[in-house]
Amino acid sequence: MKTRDRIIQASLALFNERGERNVTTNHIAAHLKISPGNLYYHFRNKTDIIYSLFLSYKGLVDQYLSVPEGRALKMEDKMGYLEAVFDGLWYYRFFHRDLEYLLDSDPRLRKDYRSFTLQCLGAIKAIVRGLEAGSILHMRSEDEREAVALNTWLVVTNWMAFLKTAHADDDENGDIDRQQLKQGIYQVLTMEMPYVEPAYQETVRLLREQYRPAPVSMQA
Amino acid sequence: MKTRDRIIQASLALFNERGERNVTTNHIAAHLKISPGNLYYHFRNKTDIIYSLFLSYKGLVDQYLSVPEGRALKMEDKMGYLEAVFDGLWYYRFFHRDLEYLLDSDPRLRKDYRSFTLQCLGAIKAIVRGLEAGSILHMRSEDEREAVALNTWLVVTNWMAFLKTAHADDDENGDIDRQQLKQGIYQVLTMEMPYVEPAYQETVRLLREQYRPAPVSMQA
DNA sequence: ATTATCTATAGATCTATAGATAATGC
DNA sequence: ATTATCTATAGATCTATAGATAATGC
Repeated sequence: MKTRDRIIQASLALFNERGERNVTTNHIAAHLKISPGNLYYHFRNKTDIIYSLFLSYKGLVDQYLSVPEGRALKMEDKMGYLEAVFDGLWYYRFFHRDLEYLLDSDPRLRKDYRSFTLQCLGAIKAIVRGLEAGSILHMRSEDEREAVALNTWLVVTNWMAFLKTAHADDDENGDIDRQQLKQGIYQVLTMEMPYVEPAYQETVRLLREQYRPAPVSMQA
Repeated sequence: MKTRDRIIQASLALFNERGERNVTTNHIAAHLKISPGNLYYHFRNKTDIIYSLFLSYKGLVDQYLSVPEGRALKMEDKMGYLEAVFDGLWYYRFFHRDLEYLLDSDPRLRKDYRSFTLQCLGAIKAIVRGLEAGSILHMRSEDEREAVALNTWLVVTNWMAFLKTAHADDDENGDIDRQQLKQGIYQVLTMEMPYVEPAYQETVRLLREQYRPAPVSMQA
């Protein structure tokens, strides 16, 4: 593999594992057993590496959020989207963790991330419309569609942060795994439940059960 | 004012304004025109200052999230809670921004924040029950109550982050104001709308209108 | 010739403390 | 006497670059 790609891949691994804030260019170079000078030959700075990771992330999401034109969506489609989105979040999990700082320190990223968000919201709305066409969901107004899409986005993008801060930390650290992350799907389906057509309520309820989170213990 | 209190107050102001990550003990001391040595006389380190700010934050929230026992809640109560909670979020807005890092670097804070979260979730559920007693909300099961409380928490605590990353940055920076933050109330009310008893739907709809967000422009 | 890599280092911080001095309260 | 404050600084990083050297591709 090319050094440039190795830098990207190692950065992602280290960022995910330790948090972007705790990983310096020195750490990345040391981890790859290359010199800091070499790293700076390939990237101007850490911000550049992060921007490059964002582009991959965006590419991944763009790819699986594409909504088929002109056909209704089935419940399988919906579940496919949810699984894919949470996989993407997991794979680039460092990103949302330090999002605000990252955007503040790179205007280019700020701009691109903003349009990425709007694009995702648009895709979510398109999916909702597709499910309406498939008689699975029913929205009473465009306002409602808009608000539900936004709340879905909020739950999806922040479920991980919630887990990390609130989940039972039996093992004394706040680490969570990919499986726990997917319990966010339960949360999303619950939020959308009131808009599910009666004929599909039972189906959704059963699907949702597969993601039911373990109860958060109250003794803290 | 005592130096110790001045340090706390200046730290809060600087953290909120520039982000905790961008504020060092040197900055705080310089801002107060005291020596770094003096700051370290009052606090062992930055983590200690942050913990102390957390305690104030928690105190504030505890105070206004207390739910009156044994009486039903009215819609005014509900709006009071929402206004108060968003005020608290605004006042300590640095906190949620870097939450994950803060919890990772201070086990004591991690532990206390976790029980704080559970306590807040409990309070939200108690409020929901109070509103059910007041015939304003209706929940079909304890599961549903639990899930709605959690989604409310997610929207409330992450609305600010969403605004900062997605809001139109006309002025080229991502700064938002207290008024914009309160548009989160619109989002919360929308999410709970399906559970509002028919007799109150119109009331809630009208209240909600007062917080309607300016449309997020799509041209990015 | 061009591309990739390393060595070495300047310059900028930041944290946290030791030790001296000033201010305050019995 | 005790509490509060300052000066000065050691020690630890981190970023980013200059300049030398090695590897690669026509």
